[in-house]
Amino acid sequence: MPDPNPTDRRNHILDSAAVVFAAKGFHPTTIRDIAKHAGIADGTIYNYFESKPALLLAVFQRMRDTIIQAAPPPPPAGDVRATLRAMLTHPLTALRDDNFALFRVVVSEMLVNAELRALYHQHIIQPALDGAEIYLRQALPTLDAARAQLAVRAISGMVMGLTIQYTFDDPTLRGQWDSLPEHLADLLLDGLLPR
Amino acid sequence: MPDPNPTDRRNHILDSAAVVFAAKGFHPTTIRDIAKHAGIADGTIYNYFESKPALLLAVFQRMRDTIIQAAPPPPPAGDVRATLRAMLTHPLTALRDDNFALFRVVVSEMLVNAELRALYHQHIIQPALDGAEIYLRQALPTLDAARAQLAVRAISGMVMGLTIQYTFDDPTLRGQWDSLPEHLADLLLDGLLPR
DNA sequence: TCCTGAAATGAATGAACGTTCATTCATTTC
DNA sequence: GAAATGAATGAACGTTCATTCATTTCAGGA
Repeated sequence: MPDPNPTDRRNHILDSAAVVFAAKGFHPTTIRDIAKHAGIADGTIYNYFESKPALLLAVFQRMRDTIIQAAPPPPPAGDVRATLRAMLTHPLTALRDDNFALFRVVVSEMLVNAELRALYHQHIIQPALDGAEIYLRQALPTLDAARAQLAVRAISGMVMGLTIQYTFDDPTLRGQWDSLPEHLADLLLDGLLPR
Repeated sequence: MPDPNPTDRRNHILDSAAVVFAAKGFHPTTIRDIAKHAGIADGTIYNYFESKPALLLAVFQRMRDTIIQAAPPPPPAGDVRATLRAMLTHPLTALRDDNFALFRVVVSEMLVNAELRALYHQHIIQPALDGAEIYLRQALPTLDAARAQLAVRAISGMVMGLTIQYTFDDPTLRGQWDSLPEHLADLLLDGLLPR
C-alpha cells in the first residue's frame, strides 16, 4: 500500500486508528490491530507517532478540528431561541454517528488520563464555554453574568451527558434526537412552570 | 490482617479495591496493588472474585447500594421547587468527594465496556429516570408526558455532564457546587427569559 | 496431641503487547 | 548505472500482569 506522500500516509494511519479505536476502545486495541487495518507494518506507525497515547491524541485533535471547521456561523443576533438552538444543534449532531464511538473512547480515556483531560478542557470545553457565554449574553442582554456562566455550564454539561446517554440505546432519546435541540431550547428559555 | 469472617474479608478487599481503583484507574492498577493495599496475598482475591473486571463490578455495585441507601425521602408533594432541588442535590453531593474519583473510573470503563454499561443503565440510569419522572409529574401535574420524559433526561444528563466537568477544576463550578441544585432548579423551572 | 480440610499464600506461568532496530529495497541523485 | 538515502518492514525483546496451583497454615474436632 505505498503512497509515499508523508502527509497522506499519516492521515491514512489516523483513519485506521480512528476506526479501530472507535470499535474496540483504547486499551484493547493494539498497535498491530491498527497496522493491520492500515495495511502497513507495526514499526511504520512509530515513524509518524511517538507512542500509542500520542496516536489517540492525534486522532482526537483531528476530530476536534473537523468538528470546529464544520461549525455553522452564528445566527442573526437578537433571536435568542435561534441562538440557543444553534448552540445545541452543532455538538449534538456532530457527536452522533461517525464521531460518536470515537467520542466515547476519547471521553473514557480523558476521565482517567490527566494529560488528555487538560487538552480536552483547553481545546474543547473552555472555548465552547467562552463562545457560548458571549453568544448568550449578546442574544439575551437581560441575563446577568453569574446566571450566564451557570447557564452555559449547565447547557454544555447537558450536551455531554445526553451524548453519553445516547449510548444506552434509550428509545426515548434515540427517537427524538433530531428534535432535541428545539425542545431543549424551549425548556431552557421558558422553563417547566407554565407561563 | 486476618479476620477469617468471609463477609468481612470480602468487604475489606472491596475497600482496598475502591481506594486503589479510584487513585489509579482501572487498567493501571494491578491485582498486586490491591492485594498489597489490603495486606493479603494476590491469590486470596481470587477466592472472592472471579476476575479483575468482576472486582470493579462489585465495587461499583457496592457504591450504587451505598448511594441509593443514602437517598433522602421524597419531599412533601406539591412543592415543585423543593422536589427538583432534592432530585439534584442527592446525586450532585453523593458523587462529589469520596465517591468522585471512583465515579470517574466507573464511567470511564462503562463507556467502553458493554457489560458494565448495561448494568449501569439498568441499576442507575433507568431507575433514576423512572423515579424522577414520577416525582416530577406528581409535583407538576400540568406537565405532559412527552415533556416530562424529555425533562428528566435533560436533567440527568446535566447531572452527569456537570459531574464530569467538575473534574476539570473549573473554578466557577468548584466554587458554586453547593448552591448548584438551587440555581439549577430555578433555571429549569423559570427558564432564562424574563417572566 | 493429632488429624483434617478449608483458606491463604506467593512463586511460577505464560500470554500479551508496546516498542526497537538490523535489514531490505524502491527511489533519487549525480 | 552506481551510490546514497531513508522509509518500511516485521521478527525479536523485555516487561508487565492476570491467573494458577502446589504448598503451608491453622482452627477446631476427635
